[in-house]
Amino acid sequence: VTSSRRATIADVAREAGVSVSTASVVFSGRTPVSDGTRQRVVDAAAALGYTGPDPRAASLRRGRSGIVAVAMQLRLGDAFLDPVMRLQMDGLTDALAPVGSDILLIRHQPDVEAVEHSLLTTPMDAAVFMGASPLLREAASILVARGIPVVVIEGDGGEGVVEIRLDNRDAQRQLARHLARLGHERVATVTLPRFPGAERGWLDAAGEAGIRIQPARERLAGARDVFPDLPAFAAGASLIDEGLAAGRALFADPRTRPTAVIAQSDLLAAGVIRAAEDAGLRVPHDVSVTGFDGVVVDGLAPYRLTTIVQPAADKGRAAGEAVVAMLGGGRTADLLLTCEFRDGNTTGPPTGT
Amino acid sequence: VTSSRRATIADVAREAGVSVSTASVVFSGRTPVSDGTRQRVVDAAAALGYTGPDPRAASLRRGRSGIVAVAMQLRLGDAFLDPVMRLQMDGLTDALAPVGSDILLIRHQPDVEAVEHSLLTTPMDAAVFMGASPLLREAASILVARGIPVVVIEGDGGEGVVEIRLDNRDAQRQLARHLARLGHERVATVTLPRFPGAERGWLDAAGEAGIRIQPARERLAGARDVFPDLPAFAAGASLIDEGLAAGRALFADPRTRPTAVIAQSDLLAAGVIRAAEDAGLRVPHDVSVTGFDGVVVDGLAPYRLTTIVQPAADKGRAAGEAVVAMLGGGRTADLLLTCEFRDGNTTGPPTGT
DNA sequence: TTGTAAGCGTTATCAT
DNA sequence: ATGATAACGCTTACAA
Repeated sequence: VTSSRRATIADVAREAGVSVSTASVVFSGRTPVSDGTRQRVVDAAAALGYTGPDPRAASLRRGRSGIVAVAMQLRLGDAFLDPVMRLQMDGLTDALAPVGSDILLIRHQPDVEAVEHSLLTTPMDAAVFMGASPLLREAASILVARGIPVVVIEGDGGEGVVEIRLDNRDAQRQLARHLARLGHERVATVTLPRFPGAERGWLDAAGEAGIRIQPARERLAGARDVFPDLPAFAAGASLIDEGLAAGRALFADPRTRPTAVIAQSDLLAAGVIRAAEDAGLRVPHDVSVTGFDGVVVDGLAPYRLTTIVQPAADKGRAAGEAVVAMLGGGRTADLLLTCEFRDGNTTGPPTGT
Repeated sequence: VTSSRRATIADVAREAGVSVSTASVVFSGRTPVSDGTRQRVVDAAAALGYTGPDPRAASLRRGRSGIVAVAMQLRLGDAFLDPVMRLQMDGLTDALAPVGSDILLIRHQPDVEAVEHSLLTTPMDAAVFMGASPLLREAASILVARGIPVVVIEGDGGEGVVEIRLDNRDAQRQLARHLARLGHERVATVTLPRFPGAERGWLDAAGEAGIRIQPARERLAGARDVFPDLPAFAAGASLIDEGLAAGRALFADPRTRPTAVIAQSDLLAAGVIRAAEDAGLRVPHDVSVTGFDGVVVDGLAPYRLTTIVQPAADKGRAAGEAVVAMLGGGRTADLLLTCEFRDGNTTGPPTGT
């Protein structure tokens, strides 16, 4: 049997001498079929080189593609450099496993248009935004209008979007209080980037107003709750090297250097600690450093960061569960997850230098 | 206009008083349309809450979904822990960007069946296997039979599958020769896992026969080309901690300890170096260590690994380019990429201890 | 520039 | 247990 076009289920049915619907049912297994019939269909399929239903046609008919899109801010390699992101993805895949959905990564932002195009053009059953920028709200609202469930993790959703949030502000405030109780007054903070790809540098009022990353904004607010005037240096990414660069800036002038540094991520904190060491400062004797995330930072020993442990995998899992629930027709409420303080050996009372 | 079902392009066409094809063309922009007509269609769409063509229907009709599936061996979070994997993904996305395809991650292996199901059920235009195990060859061949381009990076493809390979054996042999020239005779190797999730431990003949990861097999062969009897310890993953554990095993007995260790990845090498330090051995004075990959390993300073630099991003890019070419109807040949030796300060002549 | 018409390959419903 | 039939929503020759 040589034909130019690929065999379809209709061909198989004809070859097997059954109806199309029967052949279909053999492959989907959604209805009992007699053994004899099944065998004839299977044989016919083998003879024709038919390897099963075309997913495109099936998804049109079913109205489901088994695809959940994940949109993130950075290019893949950079995004996955972040341990928190990796944990979130793991949580998400875990939650999605029961329904068998796969994850489609919406390509990083060359420009917003490309992302929107993907978002509106991909056959997805649901979408998860990891830290959606306001720029993508329009795309999100279109998805919602189409009846596609949208969940956003730590980002500004919109009407009809389920939000998974973290108590960033409270958590950061806790850490700041810890420093205040220890007696620190000259405290500075190293923030996450203001937006993906932003340059690092000191934040002035205008810069702060332009912070488009929700966790950065909220954590800064939490630190300010305790130290209203604390200077903020924005890193260019959540990386050890960026923390190092930020630390150099903070420790540049011995007379104004802070006695404590609040870093918005553990990776940044690790970099700040290194900068301190490079500047001849001991941690925590000369300078205290706090992190955020509670992840394992390679090579940080013998330090154990005083930090905030966030339930990163749970955020992803919650997003996945929300998706599953909505796909099942249920409604889902926003969710607020909470962090936990963890004391380490990188903070201590200030020494009157 | 309140209707229970979502508006389709037919509704829009009717409302705008044009034919369906005209309405379609307004959205796809593949044919000139007069301004007046376009406006009427756009208005009608707005009035009906129509937000553009359904991707499922479009992909059935077009025969393209804009999706390239990537199958990998580990769960996402673990896979992306590997810098080489991250670089590969970046190269792949770069190469795919021009055609606008997005990447779908086939969910990690709970069991092979689930992976196969995803592979056969997802509306993909092409598939890229990152290190395909023999287990997935059947799925690959079905995809090929369906006319879907399949590319495998450092794995055992099959008929009709394009392979992107690395000169692992040559490269590893180069490093081994380097050690031989320095005068080493008691050399051991730390290999990548035999298969995803394998336990770490010494490799006996049976164990070696069961190596299902192509790079592990080839690099071991390369080392054996120079040191036929070298003992091999398989790590449980390509991680610093695993290298550390392996190193402990290697350095356990002072009388039999090797004077040089060939690690199959930089991460493993970093761990081995740490184990050496813990055992009171100086690198390279007491023991030489070589890596593989040529990636930046955080916290390895002041060491600069003597290693092999592999073109990781290029592997991904090559895979992407192969996909694009095949999608464009072209044929593509297998590709062999080559590595480059890089001398560092972690190898030196053995000291007659 | 616009319209006509013929599918794309399935699956779900409802009979039989 | 099996079959007939009607969608699913869109795109693209081709014709007008």
